[in-house]
Amino acid sequence: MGRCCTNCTDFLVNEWSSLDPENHHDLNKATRHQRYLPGEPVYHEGDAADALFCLHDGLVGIRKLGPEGESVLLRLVQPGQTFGFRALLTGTEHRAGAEALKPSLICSLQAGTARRMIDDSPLVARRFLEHMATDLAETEAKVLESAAAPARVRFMRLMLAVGERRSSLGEGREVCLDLPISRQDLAALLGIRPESMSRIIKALQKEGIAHFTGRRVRIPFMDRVAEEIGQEAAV
Amino acid sequence: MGRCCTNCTDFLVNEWSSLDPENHHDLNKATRHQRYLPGEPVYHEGDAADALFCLHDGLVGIRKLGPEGESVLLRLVQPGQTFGFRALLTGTEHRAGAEALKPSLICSLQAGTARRMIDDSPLVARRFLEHMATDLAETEAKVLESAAAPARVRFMRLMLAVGERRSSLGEGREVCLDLPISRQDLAALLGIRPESMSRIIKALQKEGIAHFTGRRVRIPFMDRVAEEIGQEAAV
DNA sequence: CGTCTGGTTGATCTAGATCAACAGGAGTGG
DNA sequence: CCACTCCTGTTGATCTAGATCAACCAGACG
Repeated sequence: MGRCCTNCTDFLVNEWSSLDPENHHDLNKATRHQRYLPGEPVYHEGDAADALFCLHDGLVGIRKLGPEGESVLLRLVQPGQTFGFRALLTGTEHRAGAEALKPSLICSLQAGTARRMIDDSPLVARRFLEHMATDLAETEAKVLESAAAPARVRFMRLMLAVGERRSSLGEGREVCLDLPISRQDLAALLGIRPESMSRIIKALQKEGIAHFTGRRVRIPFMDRVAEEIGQEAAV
Repeated sequence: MGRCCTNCTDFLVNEWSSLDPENHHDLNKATRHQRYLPGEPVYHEGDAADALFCLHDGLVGIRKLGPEGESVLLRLVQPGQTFGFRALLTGTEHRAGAEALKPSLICSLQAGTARRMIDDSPLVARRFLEHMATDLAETEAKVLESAAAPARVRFMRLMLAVGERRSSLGEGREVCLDLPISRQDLAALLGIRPESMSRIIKALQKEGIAHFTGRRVRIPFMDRVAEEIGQEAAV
């Protein structure tokens, strides 16, 4: 029950903890837990892949620099997910950067050790493969829904996915949450322009579906939102 | 130098041929090569994942049934690529079907053997991981470019990618090729409606960039196409 | 012969892009 | 302190790629 990944919450449990006990010592040495504040980078685009990361708690964003030197937020990492493994596996440098969006606790494992573990333990490799298969499926699913659903409902889904819940009273009514990211990052995640983001927010505001003050959102009638995102998914 | 995957052309070389020689016999027994005609299914959506497939030659399409029961072409498998591994790894049933689009030669490996190979040989597992990492990267890249480039240039890229080259005279001039798939499938691949597909083709026709007769395409000035798809990629 | 499926065209509509302006900080420097 | 610029966001006007709705044609096929 050390401080290491033996007790991580989600995927890590499956992937890293399937080691024989005698390897735990080794693992502990190669492992580090670190806290990051919002905005703090975990690694930069172009860095060498010298470690494997797992998010325990918080929220991490994967960014890439656009052709005009502007950074766009590509995707989010939720707690329990492993990240930074692609560059590590292909042996290339990171093709995107990672940065904390909420205060985060991140566990990192040295690249050499990670590779050795994969090569030594078929079980670990197997778990990893399953993990990546799932990742791949998710990505493809995202593509599909992104093509199908309009930006408006995608935004609502995003809100609920990343919003830090602040209070939720009663059953299905009045929810209040904090969005941990800027408007332009929201826009980038949805694949739309900041102006469009602005308009969508304004529309939701006017229709009384959600009230925005800065990064805080108040949703008077959660069921209305639920209905809209559900219905569109069915179609 | 048997008839098996020891001599496959592309990925297979890396993934399956890294076995010790004594395993070759085993591998040969669990392996089958089979030819498929265009339209012939390799497996269906919902089937159990009882094998791993590799496309030697030809073209394979991955289809999924839409909510209205209509099948949409999701993505293509090019020669040298392994497919059907996601369901196999996750142990679930196939979430999409596969069918030959061109006459194809496909090699299949029984699920049990595949799993055993992965579990027994870290090297094989490793290669597989790298393969999936690449796949994942490709998928993500596709998402990006799909958002950026208009359907018209995506279509031109697609043409060149899947078109069976029939003749190409001189340097960069007059290319003639056959599209192995129907208009609606083209549309589905591009994420647009058949009507829009039709209009795009008509436009290209009118501008003299390409001439379509059935599934045959004649491109008088290849450099014009190259320029358009290149330029958009840069922006 | 009718029906069906795949493809093409036309008319119209709309989500979102684009271009342009502007307002509120947050620095920064005088 | 004010003037300056930079950066994020918000609005308005307009444009456009592609969707939608509808009609139609040609071949396939009972």
